[in-house]
Amino acid sequence: MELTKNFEPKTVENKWYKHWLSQGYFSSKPDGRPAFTVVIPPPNVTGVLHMGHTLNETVQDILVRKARMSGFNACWVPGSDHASIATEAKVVAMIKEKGIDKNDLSREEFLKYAFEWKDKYGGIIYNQIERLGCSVDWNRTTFTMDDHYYKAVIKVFIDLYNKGLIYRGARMINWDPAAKTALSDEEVEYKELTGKLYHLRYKLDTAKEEYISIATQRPETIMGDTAICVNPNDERYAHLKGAFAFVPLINRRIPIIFDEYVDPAFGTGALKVTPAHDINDYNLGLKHNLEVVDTINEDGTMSAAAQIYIGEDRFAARKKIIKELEEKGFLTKEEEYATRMGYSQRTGVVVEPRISTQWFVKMKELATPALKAVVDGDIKIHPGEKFLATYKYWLENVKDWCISRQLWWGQQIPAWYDAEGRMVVAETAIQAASLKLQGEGISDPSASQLEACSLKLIQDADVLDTWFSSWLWPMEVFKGITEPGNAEAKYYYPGSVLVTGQDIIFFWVARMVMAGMEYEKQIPFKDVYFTGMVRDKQGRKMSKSLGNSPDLLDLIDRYGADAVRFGIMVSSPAGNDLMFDENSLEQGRNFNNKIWNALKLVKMWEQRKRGSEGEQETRNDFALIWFENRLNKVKTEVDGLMKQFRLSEALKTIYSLIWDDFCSWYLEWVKPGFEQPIDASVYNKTVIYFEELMQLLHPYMPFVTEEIYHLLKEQKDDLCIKQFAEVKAPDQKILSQGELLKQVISTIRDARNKNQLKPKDTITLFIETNTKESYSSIESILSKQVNANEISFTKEAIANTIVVTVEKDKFYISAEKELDTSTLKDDLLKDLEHQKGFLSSVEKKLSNEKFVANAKSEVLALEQKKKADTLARIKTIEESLSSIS
RNA sequence: GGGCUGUUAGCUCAGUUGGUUCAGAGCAUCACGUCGACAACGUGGGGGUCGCUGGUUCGAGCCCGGCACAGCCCACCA
Repeated sequence: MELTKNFEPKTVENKWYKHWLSQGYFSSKPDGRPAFTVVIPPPNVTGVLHMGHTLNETVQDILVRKARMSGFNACWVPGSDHASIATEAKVVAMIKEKGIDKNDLSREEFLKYAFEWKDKYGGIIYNQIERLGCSVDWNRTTFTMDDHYYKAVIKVFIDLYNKGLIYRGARMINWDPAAKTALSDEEVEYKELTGKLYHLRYKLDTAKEEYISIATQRPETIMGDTAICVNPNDERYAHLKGAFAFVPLINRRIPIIFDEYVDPAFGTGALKVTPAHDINDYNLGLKHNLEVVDTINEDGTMSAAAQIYIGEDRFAARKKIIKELEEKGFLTKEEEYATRMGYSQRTGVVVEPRISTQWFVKMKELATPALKAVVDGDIKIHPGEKFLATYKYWLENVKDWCISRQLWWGQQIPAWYDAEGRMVVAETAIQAASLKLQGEGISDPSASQLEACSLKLIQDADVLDTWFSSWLWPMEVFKGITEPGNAEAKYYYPGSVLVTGQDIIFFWVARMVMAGMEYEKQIPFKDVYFTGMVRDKQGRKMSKSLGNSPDLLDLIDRYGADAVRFGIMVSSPAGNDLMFDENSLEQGRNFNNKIWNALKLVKMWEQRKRGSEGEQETRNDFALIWFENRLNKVKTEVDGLMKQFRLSEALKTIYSLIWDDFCSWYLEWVKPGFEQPIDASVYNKTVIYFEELMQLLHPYMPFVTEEIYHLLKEQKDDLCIKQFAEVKAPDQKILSQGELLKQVISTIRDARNKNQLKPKDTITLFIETNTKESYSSIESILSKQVNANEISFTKEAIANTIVVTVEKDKFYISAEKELDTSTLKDDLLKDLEHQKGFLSSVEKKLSNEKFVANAKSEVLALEQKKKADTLARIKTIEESLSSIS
């Protein structure tokens, strides 16, 4: 069969993915093997995978494939998240384009659109996961709004409510005026910026024309002022006890109050108190029993209570109010001010602190076991300690979690209200009615009574925060909540490793631990691997708005999935941000081709096999033995690195093994001459090594490796599930001999290069050595690699040759060409100087009494050996120099 | 304001308990090369005072203190 010039990923990828699926390699059922469970961080159902996902999924696939090939029953559960706010926003925008206003739709009608939308676009991410080669168990695909999942969320809500861990109440929360819903604290992102501080003077209600000045960033909220607060120790305002002032523009009369909270040194030392629109003011208001005047509507416009600029947007109103205040002489000063503002994570608008009745989870009690699990080391966070402190701090200072959202897309809160506003929490209206009747003393109501009662109940309109469903993910994907203790949940839970972005450590990771500890009394996963943020070349975060996030499918089309996986992994040290550069994808593509070309070379030999399996020729023995040992050494290294989640380094190690050791050295060493035959034993070993290399690389680059595995020879199995064999310990002596051989070859090549010897020019090589026997096994390789037509051994210098030294041995290169020995001499002199410097540093150490007294014996012995070796080497170099001149 | 992390070659990063001259890898760069796998390549080379500064030690890229710069997280000072 004719092999193409370069590796062509497209057809290969599709072919193998289909094959793996048809063989059921990715689908997992509990059995006698240990489970290796990974649950995918479910991406937004209507989103697309960005580079951050690509990194995440690749890492997971590498771990899962490696486990699958190492005796584990690997189970990787895919799925998606309904992402309530994000998705609802998209659906609202979509129907708006059709000319439909969400407000004109019933809840049911809206949800119909939402599900249609989900069915239409929900497949995109699954397709991307597939194209990337992810070995997920598609039979287990879970969506956070699946029926069982929905039930699980409701069940947990009711349970926590009954345990007193969920409550409903009016609190100051973060309000998103664009989405018109409450947000949790975690959904607010703060940005530093330069704002303006306005100094306003309020007229005092005293006999004289007197004013008190305050400073504010938000003049549009003055209509909600219900007090002015000063520090009781501030002498400037001591005379104002019991005094009142008038709010500018609307002339509301408000009291001057006194509280230590106010910093006399800041601004004017007087603070306007607006309990409805600032968390601090709210707390002050509670303490001093102040009136709350809410001047902003849920959509961010001024309310009727504001009295002026009613219906205008808060920011437009601000401008106008500033102008009016200025015209009327209330604005006394304007200054620049460094501040930070909260933005909604989803809609990007400035968040409005707002008092509102919402549902909350009490976090303190849930946080304690979750904290312990990590502090005790039951859950290990990678990399290292970097995120441990963050995790700890958050849990130690955790605040209650606002879980209600004023949306329709999500799990509707199972609370039911009667006409009087009395509330019952239950899964269905009937159950709610039953509870309500029980409360009224009717313990055994008739069906019709229940029915009648239930019809009068109205369910809470709000849905739950998306993360209130996501935190059950590791359990409910195996129905661990809806069918507690079922066989699958027992087998697969807790998961092995969670791979996710560090940005959702609070949103998701910490809460999953809480839920796991609460409902399984067990951690949800043993290891957490945090990937870094993917940035562009300039170090900017990849985002849609910047348009700097490449399209994954486009990248796969252009470079191939393996190359994309390679590119993102090779530049991705654990936990560090990675600068995404297509350059590294190119490197991946080149790597594919390199392997492909090695395959072509080996296939060329297939027809030229000579002899039978048992027959051996001494010529290439060393290459075979050396590579086998080299392979064993790297396998051990890679295993160690992967256990520590140092995946990038493991990949680099494999890369170098294949490119350098296998292609550049080994294949050259065993390569037969032009149109010469190759020993069958050498050929067969080479194929085996190649297979093992492909196996080692397979978790990282599944497609190209599987393809080559099958092209190498007829196979009975697939690489995808081929189990790793036990690794043998490498022979250190063989390895060092290999290193020596490489060094000799490089040194001689360098000398050839410097003397302008063309590759075609043959040389005669004379070796002066005390260990002639060590060359017997590598002589033929050496002569081939340096293009020597003859190698002989000598006991003295050979005149008119190029001389180089490696360790204690000297090599005389004789060529037909006229030689220029000056550069060679320079090199030797440089080396000599270098060796002498080294010698003096070693001698200095050895003559230092304290070193001799304190250093460990092996260190001392090493230094002595160094000294002896260096002396010998200096002698060799000096002799070489004298033979030149 | 509190906390965390980083600073090593032009770029992106390794550097395991301090001990070979330990200063590394990949990419980029330069020279030479189209020889029957591979120019998406081969062979070879050049390139860094390990942010600065004190200290501990026989010995520091690595340990400790201080400083500078960068990034991230957290925090109710208008």
